[in-house]
Amino acid sequence: MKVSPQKSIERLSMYRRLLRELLNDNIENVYSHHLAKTAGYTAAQVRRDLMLVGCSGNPKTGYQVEGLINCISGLLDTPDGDDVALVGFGNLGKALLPFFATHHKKLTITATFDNNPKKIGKTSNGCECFSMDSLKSVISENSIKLAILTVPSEVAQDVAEQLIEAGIQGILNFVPVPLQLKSDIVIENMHVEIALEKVAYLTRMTKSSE
Amino acid sequence: MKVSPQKSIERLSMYRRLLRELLNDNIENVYSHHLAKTAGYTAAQVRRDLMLVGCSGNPKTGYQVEGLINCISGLLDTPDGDDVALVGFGNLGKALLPFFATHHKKLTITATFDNNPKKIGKTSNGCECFSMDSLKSVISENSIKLAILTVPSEVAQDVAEQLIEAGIQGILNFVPVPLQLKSDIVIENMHVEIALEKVAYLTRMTKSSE
DNA sequence: TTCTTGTTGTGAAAAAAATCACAATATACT
DNA sequence: AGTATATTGTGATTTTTTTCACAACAAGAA
Repeated sequence: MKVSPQKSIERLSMYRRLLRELLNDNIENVYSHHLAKTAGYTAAQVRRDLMLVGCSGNPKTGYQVEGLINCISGLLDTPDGDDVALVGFGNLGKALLPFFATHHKKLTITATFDNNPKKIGKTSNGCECFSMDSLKSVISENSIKLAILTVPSEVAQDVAEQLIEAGIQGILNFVPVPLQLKSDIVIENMHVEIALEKVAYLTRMTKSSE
Repeated sequence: MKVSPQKSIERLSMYRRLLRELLNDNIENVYSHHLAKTAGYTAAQVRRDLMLVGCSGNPKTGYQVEGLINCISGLLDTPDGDDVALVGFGNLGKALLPFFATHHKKLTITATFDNNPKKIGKTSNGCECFSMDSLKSVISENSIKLAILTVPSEVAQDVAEQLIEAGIQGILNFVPVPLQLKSDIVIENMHVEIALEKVAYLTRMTKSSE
């Protein structure tokens, strides 16, 4: 199967979130322009994206909400879901846990790791905190393939390499450092500082060009 | 002045971070391919980006590290820096504060807001936590233009509208909900769940296409 | 049944971003 | 001084992404 463009994947994920809200409100059908409005894209963009998931709408009634959710899930989800390791259980790690604990059925954080003895052994949101020493064993024994990295910058590269050795194949990286890893490892960076600098720049530029 | 592409802005911000580390290690010059290697881009891409900041290198010695930092800063920074409001001082808000407290000279979180009475009035990392009631007054009186939004989903839209009324022009949004605001407001979304779903998808696809 | 309306699905065009490829060039070496 | 070398700066090209524009069409109205 062809790999869909990253931007489309992001938007599809957003559509699904919004569609679930609609489903929750017992709304059965939706038009591309409505989805576009709430998501902040254009109607043409929405329809293009939806072409990727192979689910068609109806010229008069639009798209069937539940059907669309299933189509998008067919692309985004694995049938059995994926386990995720959260590495670095400081403030940021703790803050991220509830994002998934809440309502995500297919992506589950099943283990956290930290080197603070006070945290090790404790359970939060249903998942135990392990020591960094047991990183490799826990991850490989449970065949965990995805990790969220929220450790201090100084140890990020080292920890990331341990993750790869343990079998991790995709990393969501919150550490403000570019990880140097084999190219077949998927890395998605969430650089907070860079994002804020971008907001500052764009704010200045849009204001001055009005 | 022409507005530089968003992707370039992000990369320039990354280059600057790396250049500062080089400066710290007393390295005076750097080649595009070296910067590319550590940042994870291509050399041609780096040079293209650097064209935007109007700072030239030398065919034999490369770019002067300090000069480059200054050129990039000329594009990214305002001379006096910008104040930032952090709205929602829960786990995530607390976790974000140190990202800027540490070493950012030009973007400073100067006020936090929360509706938890226990937090109000307290000072963390040098900035006071105000009540949500004083949102408008504090922001407008201090002419704060940028905000980081980390409030619960249910109130995000409402709070965002208050921010705009108070004079905020750019928002870094961590709430997993698309904000519906006037188009002249800059919004940068950090959707953790979407990012992880993307990592999961890409990991699956890169693995299966090998 | 036929007409009207407002939507979908998509080829084609446009715009944006990344990559290629190479002339120009600064320095070290002979 | 002349030569060799490795890099910069950038026009041209390619690739990717978004937008445009409209035929096809489903359903309700007349």
